Amino acid sequence: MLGLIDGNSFYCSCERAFNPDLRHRAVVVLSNNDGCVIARTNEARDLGLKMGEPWHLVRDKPQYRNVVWMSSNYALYGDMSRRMFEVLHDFVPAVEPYSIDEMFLDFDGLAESLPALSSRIRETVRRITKIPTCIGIGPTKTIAKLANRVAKADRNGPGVCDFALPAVREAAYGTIPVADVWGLGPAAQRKLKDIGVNTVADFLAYPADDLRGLLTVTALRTQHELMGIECVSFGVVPATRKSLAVTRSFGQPITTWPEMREAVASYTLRAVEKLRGYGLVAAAVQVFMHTNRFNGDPPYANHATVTLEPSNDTILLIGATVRVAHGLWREGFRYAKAGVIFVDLCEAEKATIPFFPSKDPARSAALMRALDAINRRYGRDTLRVGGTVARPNWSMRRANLSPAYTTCLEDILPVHA
DNA sequence: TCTGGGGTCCTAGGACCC
DNA sequence: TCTGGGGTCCTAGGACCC
Repeated sequence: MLGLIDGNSFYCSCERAFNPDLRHRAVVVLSNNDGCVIARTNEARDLGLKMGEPWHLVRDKPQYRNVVWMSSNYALYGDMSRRMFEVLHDFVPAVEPYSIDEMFLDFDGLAESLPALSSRIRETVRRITKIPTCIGIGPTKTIAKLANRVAKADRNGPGVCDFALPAVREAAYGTIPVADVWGLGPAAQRKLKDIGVNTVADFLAYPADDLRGLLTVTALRTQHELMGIECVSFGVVPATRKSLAVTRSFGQPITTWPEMREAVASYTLRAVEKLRGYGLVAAAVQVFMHTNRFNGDPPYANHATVTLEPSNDTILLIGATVRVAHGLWREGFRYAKAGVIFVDLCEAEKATIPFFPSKDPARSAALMRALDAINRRYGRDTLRVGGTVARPNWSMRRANLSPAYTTCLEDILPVHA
């Protein structure tokens, strides 16, 4: 049996954990550049605020006058996620992180009743991390996700929904909209609605052969999962990741090539840091840039991919991405966003070294190790690479950023006793 | 003034081959 | 008039997730 735990309004709850003034208030957390609403408390939801809503278009509405908005603070949320993970490890044999605020729990071999155990887990997570959660229980991931959703919808309920027994969940399926199912997105929902499939029960009653024609094999797997047949297994060690990206909108539009070069070089610097952090090398890189698609600026969007000798050398890769970016650059546009995406990743030890590498691999590795060690010890950006900039004027807006309460010594809360 | 970022998987269609 | 058949591999784009 599996569980799925997830943090309620996770980013908002992280902010509340360190700022009691936010309790019982409508709070939203905004995306990078203070752009869209990406998390909202129930109070904010009740005012009508929607996920993904551009904040600047709605913030001045009178009903939102008292909404507290925060810039996203991923250093904080990532650390809170890690704490939650550690608490869970004390209760169950295995935890599989799914996203920053969701973790699958392996309940196999536990003697205690699962709803009772789940309640204890919730209380402990709440006490130690201050994060409120809900837990769904089911034989497959899709059922556990659905149960979690049911638990969350019942705001004054126990915070736990147990779909372990077929009879229990099948009784509920008739009243749950198919839109609540993990893996059936807007496109699938439209098609299903057209043929009269509205509830989970309808979806299960729909013949598998027809479903395969209407949607794809993933929908077929989802149907099996909802019947209790496991198709998405727990704890399968994922092969090395397939891609790795750093992409950002600019705080203000970029109009000159030197600035764009700076931005692409800086994004590449971050991306290669991640790459080395995972012990990977990249054999291809994609670069893109585009103008603002919403504000009526003359549109331009382009991207290009090049293959490389497998590498995680910052200097070499910056050279490559800047060359690609230069090929994409067109004078006269107001660029809103650019990004660097590494694809064709493989583990550094297993990488094929070209017969004539453009850099001595041993020297490159030693230099990168030194770079990483210095930045780990003395802080990010202590040592940079030529052409990159730490605090440029195109960097993103984060006007309401909370302190790094848990990851930066200067930001730790003082306690007066 | 102002509209996120980072992933995975699947499929259709083109290139290529015999 | 009249232009095969069947396979593999790769890639771009769509759909989905949080």
